[in-house]
Amino acid sequence: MTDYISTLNEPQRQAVLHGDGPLIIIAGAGSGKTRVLTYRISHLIEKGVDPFRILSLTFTNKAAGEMRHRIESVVGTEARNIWMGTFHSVFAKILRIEAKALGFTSNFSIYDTDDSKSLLRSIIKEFGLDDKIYRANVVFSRISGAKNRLVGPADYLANPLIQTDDAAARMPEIGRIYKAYTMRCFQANAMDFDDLLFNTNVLFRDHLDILNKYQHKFKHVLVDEFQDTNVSQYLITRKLSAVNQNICVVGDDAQSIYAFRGANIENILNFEKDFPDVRTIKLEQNYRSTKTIVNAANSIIARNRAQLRKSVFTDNEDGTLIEVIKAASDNEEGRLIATSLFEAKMQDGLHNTDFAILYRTNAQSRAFEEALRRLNIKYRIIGGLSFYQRKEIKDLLAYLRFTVNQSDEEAFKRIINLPKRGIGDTTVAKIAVVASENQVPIWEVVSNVNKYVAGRAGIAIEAFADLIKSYQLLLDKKDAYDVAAHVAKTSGILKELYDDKTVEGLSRYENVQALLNSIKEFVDNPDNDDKSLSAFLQVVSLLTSADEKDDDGDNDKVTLMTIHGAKGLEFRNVYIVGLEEDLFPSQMMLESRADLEEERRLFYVAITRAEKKLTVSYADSRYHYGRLKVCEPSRFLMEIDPAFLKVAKTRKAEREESQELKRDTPAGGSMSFVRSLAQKTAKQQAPQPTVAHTPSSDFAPSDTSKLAEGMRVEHLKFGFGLVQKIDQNGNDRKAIIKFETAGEKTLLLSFAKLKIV
DNA sequence: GTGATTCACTTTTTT
DNA sequence: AGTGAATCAC
Repeated sequence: MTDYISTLNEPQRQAVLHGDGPLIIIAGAGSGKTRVLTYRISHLIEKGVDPFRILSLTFTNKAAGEMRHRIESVVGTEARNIWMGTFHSVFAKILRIEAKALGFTSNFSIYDTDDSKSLLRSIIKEFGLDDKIYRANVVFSRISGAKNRLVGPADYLANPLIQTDDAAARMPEIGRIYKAYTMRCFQANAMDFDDLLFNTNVLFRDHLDILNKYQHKFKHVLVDEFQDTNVSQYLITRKLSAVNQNICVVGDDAQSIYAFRGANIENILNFEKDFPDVRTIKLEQNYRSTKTIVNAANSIIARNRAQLRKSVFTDNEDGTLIEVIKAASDNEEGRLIATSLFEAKMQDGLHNTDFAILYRTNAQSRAFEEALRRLNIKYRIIGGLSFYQRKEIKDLLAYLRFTVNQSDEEAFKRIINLPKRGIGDTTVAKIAVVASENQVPIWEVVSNVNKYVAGRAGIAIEAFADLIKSYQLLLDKKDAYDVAAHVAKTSGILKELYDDKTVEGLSRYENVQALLNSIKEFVDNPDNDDKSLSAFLQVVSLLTSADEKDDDGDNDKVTLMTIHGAKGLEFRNVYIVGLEEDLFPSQMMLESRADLEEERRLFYVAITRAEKKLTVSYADSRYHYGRLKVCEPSRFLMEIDPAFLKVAKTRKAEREESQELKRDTPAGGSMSFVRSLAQKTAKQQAPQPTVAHTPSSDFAPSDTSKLAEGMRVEHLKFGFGLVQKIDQNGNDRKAIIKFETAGEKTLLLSFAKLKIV
């Protein structure tokens, strides 16, 4: 029964067997954290704790599902009864039950980020503020940040520090906007993502009876990825476990990568203050990766000033060196990685699932997709534009949301004239004015148009109102799928897509069908006791692209995703690509030192995903906003101890090197490729006569129709090229040029950006 | 009120 | 490059 415990090492065993009382587990990368957590929960259940009384909070829906699955394989179907999910999904559920206490109804809408920003834009416009200064993005992140620190609108306005801060940023009205935003969300019976946590805090603060109920309900509270929780989340868990004191948090400060979203490593310190008799267990042995990978990762994180709380080590084999690949362009980077992947697959007999390609931003995936497709290697992209963010999906969901909740202003704005039914901005504005003059909700005006407005506009509105009313009648009789299918058919959006015979139109049509299928699945799933449309909407609002499963049946695929998305995962071979300054570390992060440390932790996370082999790559140039840009290798490359690196050269570089080796003594071997590259190239190029006719600037446009001597050119796509040369001072210089083919001659036309390497 | 065209902005990561 | 907002012609 409990034989699984014998497979654990000592600290792991102690963490699993720890009885009552607060526990903090500092778990290094690859130290078997998930195993400990699942075994601990299994153990609790075996000892007789009712699964209904265990609350386990994870960072993603996927992680929750996986953990539930693993616990189920130990203790059986009882595992289904555990309260397990993300903070957002669990507390959305509780808020749904307790909505009345806060003045909401249980069918409240959940605004996604687009809804929030759209509402903010409206408010900014209504306030007559300049939307160039008050950018919805910025305002949103300020408000979000405030909410995550539990600063409500009143506190926000009353806080002199915040006010001077906003004034300094020339946005003194943010507090007023925040207040209006909160009001409008309330009137719309809607909560945004941050509200789900903020309002839970309010609920527990103002309704002690409710708090008490849940405090006693949950005998054990467990939190995974504790380093990524924000203050708002921490306070919820602290309150919930205040009575039983059975709180177990698992985290790794070295893997904290969500500070930008309000995550607070301080939570770990606060935890020790708030629970003085806490027991701390450190898991430091890595079972995942080779020594090379573990040590390289350690050498990176050691550069951060933030105090290390542990030392991760491994007894695994040394493993192969980290390969460095240099490419001329992002497209070549794609090809080189795809080729390398293909060769590794053949040589070592691996599957596609053994590989992951990790990048800093979603936009980087393109080159790898193309290259993998060309080699017929199946891949799956995690992240990026989520299925649920597609227009056609949001449109149908908006219909469903509005059917369930007629106060939902954002859903209303989306569907009132979709498909076109002759209700333009003017009419909508008129309705809004009438509603506010009469102090009634918009739906009151829309559903009784005749009472409020006369004239032609009324007819179209009335048709719309009748449509929605007919949907509402279905809500109590039909399940989510039947309502949704009916809405899709009769609202006209399915028909509009069906009539669109373009490729995109077809795929949109299929997407809507896919959404309907997923609603069907939701309804057919015996685990869901509430099959109402309202229940479905609550779940679907909190799904992300990471939760999508691919349905083509073939599971042997290479994984492409951002490093953030890779948290908690592991792969045999990992490629970390796009290691260029300004990209990774991200330019935005270079401004403050603390944030650079977060980027470094991100790199640490990326490295520690690899089990056997790690490859890193960078390109000399890449497309950026549709423009070609010269890139420099990332400082992170130079931060890896060169002893761990092996440099893979382009064929050209290999040829050059072999010639050089005939003359040169092999001084540093493969040491520090990046640093020595410039000098090496300089050595080769120096003997050649330097071009004299461009004295002031190395790449000044000249009237010559040929490339100057001493310039190496890499042809890129679309008539662009990367030119490299060594200037008089021995510096390696690069520039993007544009070629135009005139007859047989290639003309040097213009120069883009110029940078010294 | 609708559709076409131009303009401006984006790009860090995600619940 | 690609999107969404703003502006203009009908």
